[in-house]
Amino acid sequence: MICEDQGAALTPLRREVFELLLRHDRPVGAYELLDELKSLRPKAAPVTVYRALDFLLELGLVHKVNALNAFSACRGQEADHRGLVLICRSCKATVELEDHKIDNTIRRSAAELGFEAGDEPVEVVGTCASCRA
Amino acid sequence: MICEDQGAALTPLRREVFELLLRHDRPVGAYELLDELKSLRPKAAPVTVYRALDFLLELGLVHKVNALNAFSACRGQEADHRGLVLICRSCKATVELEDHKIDNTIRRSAAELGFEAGDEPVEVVGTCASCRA
DNA sequence: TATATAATGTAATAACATTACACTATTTTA
DNA sequence: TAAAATAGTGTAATGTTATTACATTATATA
Ligand SMILES: [Zn+2]
Ligand SMILES: [Zn+2]
Ligand SMILES: [Zn+2]
Ligand SMILES: [Zn+2]
Repeated sequence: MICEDQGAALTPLRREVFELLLRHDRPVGAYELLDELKSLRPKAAPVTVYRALDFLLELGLVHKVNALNAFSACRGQEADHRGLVLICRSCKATVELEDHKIDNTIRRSAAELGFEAGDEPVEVVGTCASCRA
Repeated sequence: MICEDQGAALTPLRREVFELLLRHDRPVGAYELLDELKSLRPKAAPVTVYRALDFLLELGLVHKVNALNAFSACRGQEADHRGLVLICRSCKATVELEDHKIDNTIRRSAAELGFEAGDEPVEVVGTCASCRA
């Protein structure tokens, strides 16, 4: 999903946080982001970043990568997409995968157990090509 | 996987931590576990729990649930299984799902991108049946 | 303009996890 | 068995990630 205004509330602060994320091709921790944000906004505190991230997560512009305790700008093709994110345990690189077939299979299996899968990307931890080489 | 000795190093401390986990039917945070462990072992500190957990994770007796920053005794049927874990965002209940078909599908799709999926369960966050009712 | 709502500032603290080093128990080897 | 090596645990401190509470400022609405 390309950076685009989703409505009224994409304030300068929130946009700044989002743009910082876009500059990275890997998930970034909140405190690393905070350090970067401070050069723009010396008053920034942890909660500044977390609030902006909450907003961006809500909109689906950003994903939280639980396996890394980090956040990444959504790189998917479709707005509000579902799918998988592959995470290299070694170099922390991630790739987003929008595979409706896998997604549907997972959702159906979950549904058989009375479980309704949410929209957050499903995380798959492993090793990327360059780290295996 | 039922609780069973996997070799020499399942010490009393490690067994205690594992048995505490088995008493819960949901993932438990390390500090919650620490509180419980302290009634058996007043000297226990955070690192005590984390070291025991590292050992149990290594053996595959325990899974870390990244989405909850918590740990659960493995409830799977097969030793060293792969699979999915469904996590209710509302009540934090989890269900383990050993579905080779889904697992293989995920692994193949990852492999197409040069990515080798690891053995950790794939986490699916959603809402369980009772929380939807 | 007055009021309400949304956003941000500021400070403190909570929750999760690791490092470093000392000490003890167990295993290995001489 | 004694010495040495390895594995496990104790103890203290610290690092990292995330939230709460309340004050202030900006924006929207009446
Ligand atoms: Zn995405
Ligand atoms: Zn890699
Ligand atoms: Zn399991
Ligand atoms: Zn539930």
